[in-house]
Amino acid sequence: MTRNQEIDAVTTSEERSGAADADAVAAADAAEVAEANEQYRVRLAKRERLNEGAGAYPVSLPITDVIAHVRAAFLDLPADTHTGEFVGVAGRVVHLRVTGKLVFAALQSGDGSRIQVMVSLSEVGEESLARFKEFVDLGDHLFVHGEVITSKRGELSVYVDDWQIAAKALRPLPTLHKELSEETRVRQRYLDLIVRDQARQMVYTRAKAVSSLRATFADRGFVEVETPMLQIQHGGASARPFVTHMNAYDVDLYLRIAPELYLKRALVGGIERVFEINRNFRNEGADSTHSPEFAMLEAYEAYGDYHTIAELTQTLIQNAARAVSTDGSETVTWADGTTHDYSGTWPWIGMFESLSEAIGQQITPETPVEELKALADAAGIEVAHPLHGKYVEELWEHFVKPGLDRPTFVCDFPVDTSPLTRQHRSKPGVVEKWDLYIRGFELATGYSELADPVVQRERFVEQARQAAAGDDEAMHIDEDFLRAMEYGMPPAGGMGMGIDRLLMALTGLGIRETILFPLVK
RNA sequence: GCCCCUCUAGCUCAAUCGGAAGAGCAGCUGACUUUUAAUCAGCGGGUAGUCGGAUCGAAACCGACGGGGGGCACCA
Repeated sequence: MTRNQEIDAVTTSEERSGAADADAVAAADAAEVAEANEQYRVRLAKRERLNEGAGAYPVSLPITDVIAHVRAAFLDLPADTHTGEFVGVAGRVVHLRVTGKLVFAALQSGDGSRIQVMVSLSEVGEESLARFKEFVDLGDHLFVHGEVITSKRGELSVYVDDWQIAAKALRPLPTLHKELSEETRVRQRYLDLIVRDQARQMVYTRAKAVSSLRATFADRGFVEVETPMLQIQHGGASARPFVTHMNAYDVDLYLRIAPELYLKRALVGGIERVFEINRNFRNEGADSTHSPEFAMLEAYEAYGDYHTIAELTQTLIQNAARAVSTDGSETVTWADGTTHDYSGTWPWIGMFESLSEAIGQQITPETPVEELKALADAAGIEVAHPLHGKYVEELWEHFVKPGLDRPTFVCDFPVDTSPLTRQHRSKPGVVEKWDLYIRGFELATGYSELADPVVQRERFVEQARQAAAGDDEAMHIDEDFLRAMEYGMPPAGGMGMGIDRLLMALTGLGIRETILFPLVK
């Protein structure tokens, strides 16, 4: 089937409302139930019986409070206290103990806070207690009403006088006392979120970091925009794109690999402090630091350069660190317990200078390619595209990068690998570009943006030549973008930062842990 | 794209040499009014990822395919 036919099949299936389909679905359902395990069938039967009465999925419940608030309101009560305060709370049953005439359960709410509930024969009566034992399972959402007390062991509890199933769970919860396997954690993240505090924490940590970024931008008068994800022509980075097809126009479209060329069009139009936080897609390998779809921040500042944009980047990250750190400092605590101090002014090192120092031999943009090749060969480095600049970058990654630990701006890159960047104002053969390395990986990159449309066109032409020579990551000539540039783009500093990688730097976790629902086959 | 490892109950995992598929949790039945991974007695639960092969005999050995993990290549 071609892609078009597949899409057509999907769109027309909704129109086919034939009885044959309904029968097929019913048969599939029946087969599923028959094959389901005992626990599923038992719960399904409970759902049926609940629906004969109050219902297994009531539309609303008389909640008076949330668990976290109840806990906060009744701190440090002595054991066996009766407060005289009554609450109605709901949560997921994560713990269940039945001891004859008294039942203990623990309810957990979405933020992970828990409270114990006690259902006693003497309080609710024989019929209600029997129903509770019959219908309530681990994993169900449960509403309870009752007095806030502490148990004989001092556990804060709701002494139930009324209860109701808030939502019946048909599948059993995974064991709470064992780690979920890596695959289940990612594939069924909702279970991971229920069971593992760290997974739940990541959601909030990420949200805090991202809102901190937005707040920092707002402080400095930057405006957030959204530029196209579907593009006729992709550009702004060297990467292989995903391709899709638009039926109405009958054209292939690319999922964007970077927003850069659109944000620069915005600059031309006078949006002088502009940023975007959104997804990029790159059709390349996936590993612990690369995801095929990843959240990207790009920002452009008119009348700035790579120094001002570096200062902005440092502030963005330090503010984000403060937003997520436990004590509001710029020192963050990683999942492995180590602490990482991101405060202060981060050092700059030159790419050529640091490489020269590392190998004890002067390397400059004038160093002959043969000499670089000899060095690369000696170090066992293979360079796919034998450009001068690629050799320099590969050598640098081999000899200098492993030693970087503290946040460091690595600056002044070779011209031929940075086609959208401005020549250095005084050093020949290099561009005004930096990469920010933290803990050995590249977190952000910044530039003094190229504003000369004639030079920009020359760079595109060179890229097109490489594309013709078989480099499928090289850029194509974007005439529409060049036309915009020809109207005059103000001098600007620009930067890009991976949001997922920012979270990695703040938490010490792998990229798949920072992404709520990473791609799984 | 290439190489290595892996897939067993709802979840997490065992099983000496190829010789009758197990445990903990949870589930079912029963007991228990203060449990915190409760306890006690009893009981179910498996197309061993899928398909094929060698063998008297396979969860285990071989092959293909699929899922997952790791490494290499690639990675503005």
